[in-house]
Amino acid sequence: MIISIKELLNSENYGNKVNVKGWVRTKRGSKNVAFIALNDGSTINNIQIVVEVNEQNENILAKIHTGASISVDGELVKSEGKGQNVEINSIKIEILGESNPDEYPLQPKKHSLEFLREIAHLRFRTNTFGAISRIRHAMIFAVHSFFNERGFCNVHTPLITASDAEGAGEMFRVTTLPAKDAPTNEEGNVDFSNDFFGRETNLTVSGQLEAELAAMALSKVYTFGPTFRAENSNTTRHLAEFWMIEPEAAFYDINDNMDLAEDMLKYCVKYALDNCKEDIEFLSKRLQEEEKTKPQNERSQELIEKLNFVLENNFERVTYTEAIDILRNSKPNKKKKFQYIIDGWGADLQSEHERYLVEKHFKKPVILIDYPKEIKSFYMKQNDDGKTVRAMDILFPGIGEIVGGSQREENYDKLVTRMNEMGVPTKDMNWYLDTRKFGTVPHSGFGLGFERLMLFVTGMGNIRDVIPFPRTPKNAEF
RNA sequence: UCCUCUUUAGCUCAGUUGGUUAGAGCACCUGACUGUUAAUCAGGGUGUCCCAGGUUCAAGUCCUGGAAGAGGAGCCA
Repeated sequence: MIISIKELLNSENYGNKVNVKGWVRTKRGSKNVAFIALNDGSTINNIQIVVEVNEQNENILAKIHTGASISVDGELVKSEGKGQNVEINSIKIEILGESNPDEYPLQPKKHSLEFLREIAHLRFRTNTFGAISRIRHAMIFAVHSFFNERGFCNVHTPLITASDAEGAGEMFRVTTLPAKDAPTNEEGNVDFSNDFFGRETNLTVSGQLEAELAAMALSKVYTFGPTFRAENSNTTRHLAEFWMIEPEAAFYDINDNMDLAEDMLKYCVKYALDNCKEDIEFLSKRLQEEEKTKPQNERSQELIEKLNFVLENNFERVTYTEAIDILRNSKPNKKKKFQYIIDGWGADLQSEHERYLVEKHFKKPVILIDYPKEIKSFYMKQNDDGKTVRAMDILFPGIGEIVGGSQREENYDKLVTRMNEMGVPTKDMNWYLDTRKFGTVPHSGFGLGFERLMLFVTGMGNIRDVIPFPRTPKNAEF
């Protein structure tokens, strides 16, 4: 039976004979005794292997370097040194895989995140990415657990789609047609009738529309899957391939929707604090060392404090119109410090405005509702004022928009009118419109970018560092 | 896509007004040390100065173009 290092470190069965396997982080030594810090990814902590140097193991020890994999039979003992409670006195040590120190790029020291991105196949082996990977797993689990506890049914929506009506962004085409000399029709356009699906298909930008179909029977559903956007976005908050959580619930109005989103975010944050303590503490320390280089006033809140703060405070719910008033009367607006000055109603809010509301004015997460209909999607429920729709965006400090959602327009005629106004082709969308034709009900939903949640929980600054193999413009390695 | 910055050893970076043979710390190798905690101490320099042109007696340094990376903006989750 293989015992993980996590279990061994929590064990007090001193004197037990154990076998431990893992990867060497560091080896230190003198003439007579060597110390190996061994990690197997089960925890951020290493177990110390103590090796008495003798003629039999001298050669083996010489081949053990950072990155090598070894198997150790030994005795679990109380540590004689400081820094750890438990360690293993090696009896027999076996090299599973050597690691040439001249070629292995990871050293027992800090590397820049940019460098580690270039060696994403090895960065799992660092403390930082080990911690992030374990937290990512915990967050995936927490999401499913949250919805399961509330009676939501997980639905797998398609990744390949022929619908392009979502309007959420540029799409990646899926085709088996040759890239060179693709067949064309009479108008000179690519003829997709001979393509695999007999029509033009793309990777999905959202599972929302299909989730709505399911919600019209199962009441409460959610999707949690990959999403693809071919936008040429080069920021710390965007990926071309990311994972999105999209609940959709029948009979939920915008307030139920906001409650759901806020509960969910808090549930996940609490789950992380309760279950990933050591990893979060490590990331917090790492972050604070990085912050030391910044001037005092630019330093951000300590990670655990920041997470607790979100748990303990209700998100501020503000209408778009109120937000515009606040911004119009704000100091940076009056002193023309904003790059985009707010002078009237109707403009979309820029990042600087969102940041002002969250970080300066309310100093906590903000939910903005009732946006002008012109700047939002066709499927959002229109308010009685004729100007606004029941949209909600949740804004988080340092991240911006983490959730975007709305109550959906359930009235067939209003929806069709709005689609026509916005140039959304209704003829390809009969399957969607049928939900409003047969037994339509008020319903709501939202989209949560999983990696943005990860950014918040880990405190990392770049979205490319919270997903194992980031896909961004000009980068699809590994 | 736009704006700004960056690119020098395996990694992090220094390199002055253009001027000998391009430097430091860490990693690595060798040696010392009976318990170390990213061990310590002594010795050893490993290079397509991102690429292609240009200016110049002379370019890591200046100019033009390109590539890659980062930060910000837009788009959004």
